[in-house]
Amino acid sequence: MPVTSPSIFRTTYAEIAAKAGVSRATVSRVLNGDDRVNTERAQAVMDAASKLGYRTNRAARALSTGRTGQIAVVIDDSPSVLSDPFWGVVLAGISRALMANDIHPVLMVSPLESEDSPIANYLDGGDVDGAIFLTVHKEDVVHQIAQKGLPVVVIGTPTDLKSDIVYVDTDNRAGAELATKHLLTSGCKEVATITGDTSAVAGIDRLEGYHAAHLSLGLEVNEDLIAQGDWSFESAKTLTLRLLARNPNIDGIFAANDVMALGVMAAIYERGRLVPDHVAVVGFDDNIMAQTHRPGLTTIRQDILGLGAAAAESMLSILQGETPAPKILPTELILRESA
Amino acid sequence: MPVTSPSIFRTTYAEIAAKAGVSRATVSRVLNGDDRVNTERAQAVMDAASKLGYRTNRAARALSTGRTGQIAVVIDDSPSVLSDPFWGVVLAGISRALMANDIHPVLMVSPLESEDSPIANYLDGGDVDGAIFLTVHKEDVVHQIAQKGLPVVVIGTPTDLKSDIVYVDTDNRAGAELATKHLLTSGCKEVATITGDTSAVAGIDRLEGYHAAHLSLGLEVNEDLIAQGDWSFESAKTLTLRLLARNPNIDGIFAANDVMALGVMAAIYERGRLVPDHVAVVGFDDNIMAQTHRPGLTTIRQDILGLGAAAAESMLSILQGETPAPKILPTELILRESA
DNA sequence: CCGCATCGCGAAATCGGTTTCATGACTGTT
DNA sequence: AACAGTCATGAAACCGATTTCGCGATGCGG
Repeated sequence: MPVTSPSIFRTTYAEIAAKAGVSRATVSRVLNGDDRVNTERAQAVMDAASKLGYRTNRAARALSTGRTGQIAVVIDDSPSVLSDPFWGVVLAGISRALMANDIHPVLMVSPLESEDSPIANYLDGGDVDGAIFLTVHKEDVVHQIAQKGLPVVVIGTPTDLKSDIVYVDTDNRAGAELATKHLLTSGCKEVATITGDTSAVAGIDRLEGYHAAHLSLGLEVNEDLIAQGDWSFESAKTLTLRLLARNPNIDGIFAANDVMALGVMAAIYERGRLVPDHVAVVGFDDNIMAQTHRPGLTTIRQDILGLGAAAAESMLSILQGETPAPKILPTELILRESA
Repeated sequence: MPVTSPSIFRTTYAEIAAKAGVSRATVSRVLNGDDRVNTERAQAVMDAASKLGYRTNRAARALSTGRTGQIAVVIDDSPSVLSDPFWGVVLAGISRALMANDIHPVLMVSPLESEDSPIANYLDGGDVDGAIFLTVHKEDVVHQIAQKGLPVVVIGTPTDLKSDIVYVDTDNRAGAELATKHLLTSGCKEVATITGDTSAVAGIDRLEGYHAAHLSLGLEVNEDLIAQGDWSFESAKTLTLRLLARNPNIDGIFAANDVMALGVMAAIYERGRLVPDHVAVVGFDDNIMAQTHRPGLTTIRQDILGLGAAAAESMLSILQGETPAPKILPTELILRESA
């Protein structure tokens, strides 16, 4: 097998050691910030290293220390996930925060079906120091991986809160409450909601927020005004048509995400009604569509970049032996034309 | 420093060798598919390996071979890039194709300002076998990196075609021609265009396609109908208002991407006109917004997943010592209501 | 002034695969 | 039957950074 000779010749500790007149051990100490080295020698090493343009060989370090300086970022693969602009931003947040700590995210877009799927195997193969999961269809697989001793952070609240998996999430409940309250306090009498997939915690929490808003205003929730969507445009459109047919007095709708809010508006127009004149609409996410749609969508902004960063920081914290508490990020109401 | 004892004990060649009664060298040969090993011994090694649940230690292999089995995927960081659903899908395409070859993408979201930015330094540090660039603001930095000997693939056509950098791209020119022709052949008399950023090749090519369509139909291009956008919703909206004010007879507009097409439509409505009744609109990309907008946006679909996959495959090909030709992926007209 | 603790530092072992090189067995030729 | 040529295989070197271990020097207390 022809060895691909590295066109880039990397300088090693040996060369630095020779140039600085010390041993490789001392080079290691200096470059890793061990302050028990004679100041002049340390300086000589630093000089030699920078003069030679030294870069750490991560493979060698990993072999020696057992730490790779890499974190897997796992996205549960499915068509809908891919095209959601949400995840790209989360990735950016993770990437930035990790790289600031000289740790690199290894991306894995793949279904996580079972505990012996390729991904699961890879994860406990020791090539990464931890794993961040972006969407999880099979939560138990994540548990198994975590129990094998791999540091794990989940983005999104796990169903099973008893497990002590570290997670970060947006405050879905408070956000939904904010959205619903906005509708209720700005003149709407009958506010409906299209929920997300309520087998996911985010879906449940956003529905709870809808309830909470009514409760805190001393209003009754009319169960007829709640329709179970699945995050998709189509589901929201269909359900809204049905809602409007049965409850002609609906004058406000909270959709559990922006894509569904667009579906809601499409349905409203189809019924010949206007947003926000006849029916006000609030979404959740504040993605580009909320900005580019006419009328502009009033929605709940979550700090997506911050979500990624928080996940990364929780991971870093775990790697330092701490046990970070779950982080719940605040939301913000963004007023546009739709409500 | 407390050594974090690996909670997962990895089995090594030594253990397999002991169990199978052979040397480590033979284990290596078998596990790497060298067929010059006695069949029975080979089988014994395979058995021992699977029984012990062996996983390759990538760090050790990398140290030994000089190849890391990792490819950097660099996204030039900027607010607009992050929220574009396009890149997430490209990433998925890359990830799938690489992982099928047991190579892992290392994600780096970061500006690539100069040749001594952290990223550039990392890239020639030898920790990855190659790099795929997703958007490039400073093309010369990429050139410098490539000239240092690192295999490089760029997604998007480079400005400087003389350089022999490997790239993959969508056939922007043909797609734009398709879009424009559709407008011209379906009854529109005056078809305008909002271009993308024409300092980018994609912007130029899509404009060329607009010209090409006219040419092939024997029509003259009216330069007054060409407005220079910058890919953004706002730019498209502003420019469309201006275009419509000056050329009231415009009855078709080709926007160089979907986001701008939405801006175009917003402007048209603001002028009290209807899509497609008064003005037909065609976009480019076919992202979710094209589907969720009312009316549905007629647009040019590019194979984004395929783009990522093509980039990954070009990289794999380079790693095998080949010199792949640039790949240009075909586009498709998606008919919806807007034209 | 002696003994013991402290401190800086280098030699060498180590991490786990890969690869070269030498060896012994075996094949086939004359 | 002797010799060259194959071939499978293992011993050992190697990749580059880290870390243990121990040595010699210094400092301090008695």
